[in-house]
Amino acid sequence: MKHTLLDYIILGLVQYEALSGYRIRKMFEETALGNFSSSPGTIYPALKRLEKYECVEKVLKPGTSNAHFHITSKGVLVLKEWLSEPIEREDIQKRIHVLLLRFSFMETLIRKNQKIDFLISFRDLLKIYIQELQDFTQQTNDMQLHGKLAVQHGIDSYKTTLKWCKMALLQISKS
Amino acid sequence: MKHTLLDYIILGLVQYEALSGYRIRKMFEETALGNFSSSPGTIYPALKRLEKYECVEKVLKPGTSNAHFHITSKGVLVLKEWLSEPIEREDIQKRIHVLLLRFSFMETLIRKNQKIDFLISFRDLLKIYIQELQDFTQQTNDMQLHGKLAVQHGIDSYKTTLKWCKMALLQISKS
DNA sequence: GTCGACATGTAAATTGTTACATGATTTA
DNA sequence: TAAATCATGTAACAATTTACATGTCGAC
Repeated sequence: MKHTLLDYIILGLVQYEALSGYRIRKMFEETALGNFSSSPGTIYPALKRLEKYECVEKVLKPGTSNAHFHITSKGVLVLKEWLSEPIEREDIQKRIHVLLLRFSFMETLIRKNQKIDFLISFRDLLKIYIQELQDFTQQTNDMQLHGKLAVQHGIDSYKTTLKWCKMALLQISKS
Repeated sequence: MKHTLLDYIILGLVQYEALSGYRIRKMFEETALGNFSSSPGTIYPALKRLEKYECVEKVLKPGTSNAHFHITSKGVLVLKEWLSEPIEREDIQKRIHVLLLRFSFMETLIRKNQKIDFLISFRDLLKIYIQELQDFTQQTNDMQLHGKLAVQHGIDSYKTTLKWCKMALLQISKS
């Protein structure tokens, strides 16, 4: 029973408020959520999958064919497990947006201490990765202007996330 | 004959130097390229696809089963077309990393004027989107700490890209 | 002479996208 | 009453991932 990123995002969204498939779609359409398509062919099959795995429960509104989806206790467990996964170097290099997504779903499901550990780990891995990127650019001379600029954007972005990490650490600590 | 992002990235990589499937895989493994998997099952079928569409040519090294892939004139055309696509609001919201990727492949294939147009359009759309994000956060009060922090990270990131855009515009202009 | 890196591929399963299809309700 | 929005779904297709499978070459 392995879940896709889409499954986790949907669980993250329905964790407080039961939502209809339609409202979930709208959230995918309007926000930057996971760069998934908001088409019905994406969301409804995912909801069906989650229902099959007993992670959400479909509650019909009497009379209509409308329904909204509640998270189940098993769904909470699955979500919590995902949120608790340790951060790896690969997450920094290739899936940094997923880390931010995970953080945004931690509000009440994760204890304060664990949130702080997450941010510390995030911060430290960012520092290492930024250093590596900077070392790399100094070693290599054969890059053209566009390559250099693209790498510079990477470094700038990671530095921004590092700053954010430190800020978030302060905010969470004093919460 | 529609191409996937993966196709375009491969074309972008082989545009100057002919590469073997293996080296392409290594590039995907070592860099943040497109968050695609670097497994053979991803790269080799894509190369086959590109070969079928006559966008790359497979050149065998005599004696061995090793080969490297050259871009064809049709491949250059296809790549150029992709690089020339206008930027849409959705690209900013959902696929900003693709815009950076496109920029990094523009080195020699795109004329200076067109590069500048690209960056100006990028910059202006970023400005609009950042404003929208800021308006949104001021309107909504019902966000919890984690939601607020996540949105703040989004704003910080877009602002960093905006700054980078202006810097790149200067660099390209004086090149 | 074995381990790791180089090197290329296929098959099955899953997933996500596009396009189609339908109907209720609200608003101009 | 027509259009837009709310609302849910399916089917065909294309794509990616995972796992399997094989073989060479150089270094230690």
